[in-house]
Amino acid sequence: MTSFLSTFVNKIDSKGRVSVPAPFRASLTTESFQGIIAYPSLAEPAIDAFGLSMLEQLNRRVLDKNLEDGEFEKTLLGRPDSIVETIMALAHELPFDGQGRVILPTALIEAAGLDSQVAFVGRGNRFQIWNPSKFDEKQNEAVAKIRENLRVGSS
Amino acid sequence: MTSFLSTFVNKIDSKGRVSVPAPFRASLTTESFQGIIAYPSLAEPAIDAFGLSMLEQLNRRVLDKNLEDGEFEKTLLGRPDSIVETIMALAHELPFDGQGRVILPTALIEAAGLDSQVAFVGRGNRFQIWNPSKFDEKQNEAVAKIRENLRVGSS
DNA sequence: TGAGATCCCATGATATCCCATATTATCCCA
DNA sequence: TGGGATAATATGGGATATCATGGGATCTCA
Repeated sequence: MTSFLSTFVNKIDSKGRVSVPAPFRASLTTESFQGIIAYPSLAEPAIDAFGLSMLEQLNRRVLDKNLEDGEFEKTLLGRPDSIVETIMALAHELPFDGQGRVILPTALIEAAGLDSQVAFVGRGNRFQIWNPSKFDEKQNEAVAKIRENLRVGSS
Repeated sequence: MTSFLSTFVNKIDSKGRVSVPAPFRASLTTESFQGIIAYPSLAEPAIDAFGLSMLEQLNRRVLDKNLEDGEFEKTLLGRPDSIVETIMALAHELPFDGQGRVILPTALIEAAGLDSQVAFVGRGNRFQIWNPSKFDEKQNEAVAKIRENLRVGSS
């Protein structure tokens, strides 16, 4: 089971390259495609990413579901608003170079509001790429919310 | 069933290394990853920790639930405020060295207010890492509270 | 031919490995 | 049961490998 853990902050160099953290790369060594699939998050100012096999798994699910429902027409016709199909169009295949770096396309850099530093954020099945300061805010809010729930729940 | 018992106090050396108590390591020998998963407690000034299998269990639960619900879109979109995802970002994979030590990242040291000495506290399914003096306070309070409740309840 | 991408090598910082040692706990036999 | 022998554990420090990063050279494709 691939699993992305922890948060790592790396630099984007003058050529637009950024090292994918070694532990994340280690989770992807068994992938047939040596690199990452990345697309702008539809929920947050961040980039969502994972290995190719996760993408294939999701695609297979869509196909299976359509076939189960006897609606295999959908496989050909699609639904314009389908989340999976929308994301397929937004996604980029980013290969590792010899040192385990990727080049982030400008579309992704803009979507996440990235600067010279980027935070790689483990989310278990996938990971995200954030502007570090934006992520700090987000994380602080999330932690505060969880703490609030803990206090209410335990009283 | 892995089980963590008792409290042990060890030193952090000049390289930031600290020995995980042998009895705790013994509870983790069956783990595929030889080390611990650690993240700042969301409820207390301490570090929460356990073996990788516990984390994978959490992770699998999230993915399975999304897929069962036919909501594999959630795997793509994420749920930003989910507790599990927040913990994934905060968690660190800390491998044992040849002597059964781990290196505590500065983020965890600060979160728990650690000094030169740390207390490993068994909590059954997981364990915690505390500043020994803070843990003493906490423990005294907890014991006092339980005794108080017992007196009230029995009168 | 020119811009961007890829490959290759270099480097400093950090983490990892390996060996050594003191202290404590355990064993074993008288 | 006592006490010396033995093993396990926590700790320390030098050597080595890995990682993130930088930059020159080569390649590719329009």
